[in-house]
Amino acid sequence: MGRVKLQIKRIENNTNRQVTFSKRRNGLIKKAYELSILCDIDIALIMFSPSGRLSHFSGKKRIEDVLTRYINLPDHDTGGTVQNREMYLDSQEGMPTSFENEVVSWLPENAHNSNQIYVGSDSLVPLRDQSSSIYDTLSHGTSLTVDPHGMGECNVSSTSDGNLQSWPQAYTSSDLLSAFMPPSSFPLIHQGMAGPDIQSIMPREQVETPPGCSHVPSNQEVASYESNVPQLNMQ
Amino acid sequence: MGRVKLQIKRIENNTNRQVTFSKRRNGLIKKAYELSILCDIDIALIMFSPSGRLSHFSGKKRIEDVLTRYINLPDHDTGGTVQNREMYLDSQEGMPTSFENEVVSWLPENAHNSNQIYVGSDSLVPLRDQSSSIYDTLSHGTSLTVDPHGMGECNVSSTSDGNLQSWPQAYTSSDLLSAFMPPSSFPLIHQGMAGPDIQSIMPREQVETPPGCSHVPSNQEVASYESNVPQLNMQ
DNA sequence: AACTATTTATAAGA
DNA sequence: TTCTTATAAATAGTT
Repeated sequence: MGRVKLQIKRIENNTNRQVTFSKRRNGLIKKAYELSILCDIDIALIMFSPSGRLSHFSGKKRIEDVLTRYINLPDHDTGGTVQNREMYLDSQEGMPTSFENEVVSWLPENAHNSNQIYVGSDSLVPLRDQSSSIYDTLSHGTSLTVDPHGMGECNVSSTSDGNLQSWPQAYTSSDLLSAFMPPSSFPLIHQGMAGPDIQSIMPREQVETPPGCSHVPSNQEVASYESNVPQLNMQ
Repeated sequence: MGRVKLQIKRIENNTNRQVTFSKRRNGLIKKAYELSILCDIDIALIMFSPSGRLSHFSGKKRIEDVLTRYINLPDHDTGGTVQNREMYLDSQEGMPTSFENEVVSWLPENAHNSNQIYVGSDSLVPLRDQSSSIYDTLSHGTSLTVDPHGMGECNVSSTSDGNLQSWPQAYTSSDLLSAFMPPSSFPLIHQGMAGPDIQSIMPREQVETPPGCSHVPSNQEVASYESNVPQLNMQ
């Protein structure tokens, strides 16, 4: 999608890699958003920019809730390491692992993990699933909840990715971790975080000041950090 | 992207919703794959189909590793619930939370969670980060590791989503959970899983039998489960 | 940050 | 469901 057909391989130029990341990250988040709405599903997207910044997205449910649902899935294998993952298939006779024949030709030359597990309907995840409150307090970076059209809450947040600027924020993953183990069982590393970015993720109407999102800091001037999405004209 | 401009709102027709999910899920995974390669980043994508099946993707690193990196991030707030998430922003003066002004007009009317946190470079995540071995044994559903062009390992796996068929597999999330807490601390629910799907996620060359992926079950006949990706002509 | 030429992703339809 | 086709979108290279 561009002037030329880009080969899917690591972009060596640091600047270009970062620029491409910014563009595609926004596109990916948009796609994730649309999918979550169109199909009314739970989705969680986590990615670390080339500079190490975290970007994540989730639909109506918070990412922690989706991860919880994922973690609490009934089917998890206790295989070996990544390098030995293939063995899982071997040990699973009768399992339709034949993706090969259908293949899409994309995914030229790299690692790819894709999985799908039937979790039944929605009641199959008993433990701290979707509406779990265990992780309600965990959030990475900035975030804001908006309810554009009253459909549901819209959480948009992002941190600067292009210009690395540290922010006075310092959250801890203790909340999330505590959900999986006794509090303070693991040492937590704290680090400063960056600013917002994917504002573009909001409905056009919400652009300036999301209706349903009241707590939008007015320090938007700082927004110059990474408004990658160049005015996408959506729906 | 289609004959008509689709409004981003829940598709009420169950069949259409499932079909759209299948198509867009593949597209989203492809995009995630490309981003992971082009920008050489860690990425994790988790989604539950309308029928409740899990689909997930991650690049070179296993999804568990990415989640671990995410969980071990230095910046996590210990705020309140999702509904109160906005307060985080308020309590974070000087933080560039101004996504509003840049906004992309997409994300018409729904929930959206996007975040980015500066994690420094790559060494900022001390605990079981990327190459962690703690979660090496955890995997949802089927998965296969392929190394198309020797660049890196490619993990492709998916389960049926369109036709719900239970598979004799039954993994447990004990591995992942054990990483966060003492083993067996949480009750685990086990459930049968489905078949493959996103085979399309493999490099064209890998379509039939991924070179680097040796353990690909030959019961590909079953593959008819969900080859959604209609022969994408990729890179 | 914006602007186009192209490449992609897909909504419908077959 | 699987493939095809007309269009809407995404985005690489520029400016």
